[in-house]
Amino acid sequence: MTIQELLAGRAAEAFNQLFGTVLSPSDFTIQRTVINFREQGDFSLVVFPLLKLSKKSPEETARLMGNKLQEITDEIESFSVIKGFLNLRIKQQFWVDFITKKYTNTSFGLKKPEGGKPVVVEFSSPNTNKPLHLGHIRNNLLGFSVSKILEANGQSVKRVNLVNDRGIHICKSMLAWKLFGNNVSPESSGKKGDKLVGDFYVLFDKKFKEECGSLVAKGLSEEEAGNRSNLMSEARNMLRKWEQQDPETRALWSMMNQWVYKGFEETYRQLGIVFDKTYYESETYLLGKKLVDEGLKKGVLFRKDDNSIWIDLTSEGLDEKLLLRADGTSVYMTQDLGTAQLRYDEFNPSEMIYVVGNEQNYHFDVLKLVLKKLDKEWADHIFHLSYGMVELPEGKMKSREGTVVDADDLIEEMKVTARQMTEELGKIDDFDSEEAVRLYDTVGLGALKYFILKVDPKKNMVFNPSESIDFNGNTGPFIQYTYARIKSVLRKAEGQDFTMQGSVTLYPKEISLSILNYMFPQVINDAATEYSPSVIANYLFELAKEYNQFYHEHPILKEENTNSKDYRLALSVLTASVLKNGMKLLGIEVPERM
RNA sequence: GGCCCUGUAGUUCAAUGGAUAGAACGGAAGUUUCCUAAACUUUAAAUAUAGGUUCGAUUCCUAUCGGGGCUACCA
Repeated sequence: MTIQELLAGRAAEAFNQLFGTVLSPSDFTIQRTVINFREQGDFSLVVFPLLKLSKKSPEETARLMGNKLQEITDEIESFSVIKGFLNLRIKQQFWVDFITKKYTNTSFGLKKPEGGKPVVVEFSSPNTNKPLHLGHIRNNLLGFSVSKILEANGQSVKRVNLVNDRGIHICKSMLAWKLFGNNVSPESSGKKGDKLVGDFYVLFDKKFKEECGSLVAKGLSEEEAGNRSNLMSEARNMLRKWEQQDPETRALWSMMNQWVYKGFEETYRQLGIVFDKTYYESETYLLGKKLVDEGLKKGVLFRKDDNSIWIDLTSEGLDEKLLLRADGTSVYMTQDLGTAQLRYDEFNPSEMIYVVGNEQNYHFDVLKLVLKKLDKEWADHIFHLSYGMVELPEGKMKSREGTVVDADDLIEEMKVTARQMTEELGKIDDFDSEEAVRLYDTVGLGALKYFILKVDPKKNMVFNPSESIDFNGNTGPFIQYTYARIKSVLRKAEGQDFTMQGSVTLYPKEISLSILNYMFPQVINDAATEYSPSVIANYLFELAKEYNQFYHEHPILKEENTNSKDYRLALSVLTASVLKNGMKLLGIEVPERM
């Protein structure tokens, strides 16, 4: 239980005794006293919402509550009333006891998964025709971090990936390889598999444009040129062959996809991401037709004259939506319906989270509505974790202009920057080379991950590589650095066998640092309900900053009073533990020294 | 056109309907060398506009104006 929950419970009790009305603790807003009134108290109860029931003025209500609380509890030192705010000062002994109890617990704030119904988190979902880029990085980091946060709340989680490995776009790169590839492979070219395939996709586009250009020069319109293009019709032909299970086409498809997977695997490894299960659209794209039949029988769907099947969502403010083409083949929506059902049957989840970019908001609105109309009660437990685009300081990434930032290149660049900065300062001259490389990885990736995760997912954001790796400011390296520094302090204090003593006189600063005691579990909780790692990221920064201030005012190793030194060391242990656990929830490592 | 998201210091980000809108980077001034990439203190600087609901609005509602996205028998 957090201190806030405890106080809310006490407040409910006090209110009941005073006014004879039974309210639940959640009816009481207990907040951290705002900084300017910290002299008045540690926590504040907002009494405005209670006035209708108390039938007294704000001041009077607050005063009565304050008296009653002090009477019936033993946590409160004193209180003051300012307008409708009842400021409560918590007894110092309470803090000390609280910290004493917690500081040896290194998994502070985290729970073990309890089993029960899992939450399925789908993320990443790449196409096999091009390598991962900066946008995918945001997706992967969000999905992975959200899954970690849910686990820290005791939730069991299934991480799933749905690979888009079929379709006309895949055929384009296959065709380009067949026509212009000269049997090149990742081994023979030394290129990463996903890059190689991506290059052929680009090559197809280039050749296709050339062909169209020459057709237009002969007097065709652009649309006609597109339709008359040999390349495009060959690609379509290839897709048909693929669907007819043509062995040669399938073999080529399979070979090139394997190249890509090997490349993806490497990128995932770099990012520290793993999945419990990977689905392939080639295996799931025919699903969903059963659901369409079901819908037809129920009269939820209708058939047009050309035999295509639709759902009418105009009464919900959306459009009519196609679910099956006239020739009976399915579309994206159809297979997503099927995949959702498959996943539901397979995991019996309490919730299904889809980490997908916000350009698909409409798609997911429709998906949920259709499922609801099919009487799938679990449609309400589908959550689209929608996130915004990542832009660069120079502007938007555009594949046409070649400004797409490749994931691997970016990761490499971050590591190189970390190395350069470290070498310039000569901070780790005593590290062996293996240790040093590990540090560069940790810092480079930490910078990247933190910078992306600290932003509210639904907002578009600007990623600035050089700013992200700054060792000052709201950055990953700053937090890593703070952690390493605490560890260094603790190493030097080792052998002194410190313990917490109740007699310590606390300084206001130290009390404010100790907010971590009630806030960390709360923060994880909030982050889980909002599916937002940014909550945790920003909290960790606040904590690290506060520790630095604290350290500046109370240089621990120079402290001569044993009691207060012990207290501060214990606080350092606790802070380090929260920083480490918190960063873990973001998928970020912290170095023991740097 | 319709639908969805979004608009906060110069910039990048915060703020369950609560007190005087917080930080960081950058700018200006100063203190210090404490363990580690310096730190600390002070300072200037923002809620797009107009209404509404409320004891109280950055937050909720309406309109207007900006930015982004969706509006495929592509996935």
